Amino acid sequence: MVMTDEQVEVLRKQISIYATICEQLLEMHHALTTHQGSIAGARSGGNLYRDPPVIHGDKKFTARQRWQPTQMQLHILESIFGQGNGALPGRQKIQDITAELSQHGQVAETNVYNWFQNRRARAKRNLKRKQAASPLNNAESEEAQARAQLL
Amino acid sequence: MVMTDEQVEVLRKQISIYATICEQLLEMHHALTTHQGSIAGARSGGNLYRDPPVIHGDKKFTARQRWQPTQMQLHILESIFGQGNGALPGRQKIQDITAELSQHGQVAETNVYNWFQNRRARAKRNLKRKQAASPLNNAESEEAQARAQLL
DNA sequence: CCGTTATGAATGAATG
DNA sequence: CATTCATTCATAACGG
Repeated sequence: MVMTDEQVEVLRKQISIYATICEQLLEMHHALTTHQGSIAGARSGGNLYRDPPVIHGDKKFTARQRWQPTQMQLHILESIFGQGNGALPGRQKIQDITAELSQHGQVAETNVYNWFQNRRARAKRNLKRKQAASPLNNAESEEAQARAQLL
Repeated sequence: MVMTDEQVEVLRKQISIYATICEQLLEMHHALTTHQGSIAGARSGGNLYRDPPVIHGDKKFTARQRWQPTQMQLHILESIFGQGNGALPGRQKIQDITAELSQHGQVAETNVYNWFQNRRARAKRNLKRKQAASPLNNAESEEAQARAQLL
């Protein structure tokens, strides 16, 4: 059997659409079954937390805000990160840092937590990036692949 | 470009998985008409572009290595989690659940086990998700606060 | 405007 | 269980 790239692409798109349709059906279903708090119509058909799939008739709900560290906060964060030499702050430490950052703008512990997580991960990845594109292919996966899932 | 039989097989699987999901949706509908099954409020934190078709132009057709629960599976898991009131299922229970989930896509016991572990841990830690006790900055837009119950 | 980049957030899996 | 890591998604910022 032979397929051209275009054909494969079409298939791929069809599958994507299929996925979208299924999800929307699911959400519609939820909306119908969770009939109870129907007053909350403000939610207007489902979950707002992510992009309305393909059929976005209204972009009003796409607006999602997210924490934006101020310069000052960032400075403090970087400073702490540097001092700790990229160390992982514990629960208590997180609270302290959050408290300090609060003096320079709104911030939640979650934000701080996430920030350190990402900061760390990216510092590491950047380092790897400098190691050039190692030819490791997918051979590095050892037995972790043993239970690899197809989907 | 030529697709190997293996590649075609993967594609076929994907399609069949979505077909299954649709079937399940139908079943759910049917079940709901006789069962006043209370499906726990889904959280749908999942990502939209679920497993963007496993297609990879090359021979490097390695599917993703990380399990990605389908909407249906997630739905079931959340439901069970809710019913058990957050309790961790035992070995036997895990197997049962895995079996059920298998009808909606590939899944291993390990996945289920991990899922419950994580779900529980994160429900507990729950770094202020419930309520925007501390609404993030911006005093201007109120409706933008719609992101309240994202989990 | 539109594509790219940087990064907050979510989450499966691994480790102690 | 508690923590940590790794990967991925979504999007604010930015350059053209």
